[in-house]
Amino acid sequence: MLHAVNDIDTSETLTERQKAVLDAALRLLVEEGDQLTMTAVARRASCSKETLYKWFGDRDGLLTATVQWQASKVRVVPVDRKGLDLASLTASLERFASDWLKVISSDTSIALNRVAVGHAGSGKDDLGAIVLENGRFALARRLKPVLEAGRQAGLLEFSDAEAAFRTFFGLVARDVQIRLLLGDRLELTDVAIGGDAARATQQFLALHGAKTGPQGR
Amino acid sequence: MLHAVNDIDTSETLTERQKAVLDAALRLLVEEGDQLTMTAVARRASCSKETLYKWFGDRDGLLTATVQWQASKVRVVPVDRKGLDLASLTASLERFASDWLKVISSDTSIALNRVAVGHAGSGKDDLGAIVLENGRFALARRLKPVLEAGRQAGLLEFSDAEAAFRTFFGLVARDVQIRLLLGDRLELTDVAIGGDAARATQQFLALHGAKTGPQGR
DNA sequence: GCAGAACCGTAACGTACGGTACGCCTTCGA
DNA sequence: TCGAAGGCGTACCGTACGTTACGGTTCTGC
Repeated sequence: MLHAVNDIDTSETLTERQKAVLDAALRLLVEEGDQLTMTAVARRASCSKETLYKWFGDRDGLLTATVQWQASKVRVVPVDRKGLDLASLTASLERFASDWLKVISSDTSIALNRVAVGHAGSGKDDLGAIVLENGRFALARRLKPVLEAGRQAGLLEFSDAEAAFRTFFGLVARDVQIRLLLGDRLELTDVAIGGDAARATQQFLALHGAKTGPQGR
Repeated sequence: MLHAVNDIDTSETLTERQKAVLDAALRLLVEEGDQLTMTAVARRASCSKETLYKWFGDRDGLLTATVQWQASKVRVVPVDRKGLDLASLTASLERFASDWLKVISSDTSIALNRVAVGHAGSGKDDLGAIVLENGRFALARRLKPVLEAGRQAGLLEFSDAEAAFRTFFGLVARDVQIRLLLGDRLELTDVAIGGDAARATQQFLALHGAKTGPQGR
């Protein structure tokens, strides 16, 4: 029903002014959560409510556009595919883990996920699908080629890339996202994130790393 | 700030009628998400709004009582601590994993987590803390003794029980909860849950199982 | 310069819903 | 039998907010 076309096309067809308005809405969303009002957005963005309605249709349209606008901003650089030895593969995985932890612990991500979760309950729009598509699924799309390359280089062993990804995902995220979404304080400093990324990577390699070296199996 | 006293004391001081009202509210919460109205609850429970306000104070009080009421219902049986060999430890872990997957994929849990996540945004009550306390933290309290017993029996190796628990948690839950909360369909049949529980348990044992057998380290 | 569009600021409208008040019925103890 | 309490149903109030309307101002093409 949902899940259709909301992947990778926004940020075009948006004027600078509209982007500025969406940025204001985004900041407001982070500050106030889902109970932001159209009046507040208009005031913050210094525009009229009439303009908001003309551009975005209604409140849900504004919310959707805001989520898509944020999603379009995090388009990341593709990883360099020169990762052929264990060291660079490890570094890539740690980088992914660290980036992902930074994302899910950011105020913006938490606010966006909160409103998307809330809207998924009374499913009239596809905010949840958008967030999922630009979060978890985008991460899978970017990580899987790395895993496949690692397998072809003889560094990783797995039969199903999707399953391997989900294992990595679980080892990285653990209970962090749900705790943050539920309001648990959980100070994630950069060094803590780095440590977690390294731990998760080592655990993943312990599970799916190829058994090399003299000891055979 | 939160996290104080909302653990393990409800379902006393509630009359049967009040429990019936909370059950009605719970059903409504599952059906309609967070936008349930006091009028709807009153109608569903065949009671007057005045009674709702007398009993629960205000809407947030009703929501809190509903969440606590549901939490009080899932008080589980403690696991038998006879788990001294690898087979019974494995069975216990699989049981935990399977139970947890069943919980987080249930309609009730999804609805409750959704409303708690929504309220954590505009944090005026501690719904998130209650859900967390009766979900993820309750699981940790029940699982850690099993892990410790496994370590003392020489079956597991880890230095930090909390860290070991979080690893297990990540291996079990992976991306399931966030996907469900965001509205992703994700059919979890009983056999799929059983398979996931077994896989997560094997992965956990691969990471933290004691290296026994002839091959030394 | 000027007509028209786009847009800002704000006032106004309609409605949904949280919260309160009140009339009536049932129960129960004296 | 009666009066008080508890509770149901419903009407009512106040307010917040989504949505629309409108007058005034700036921008743009000719």
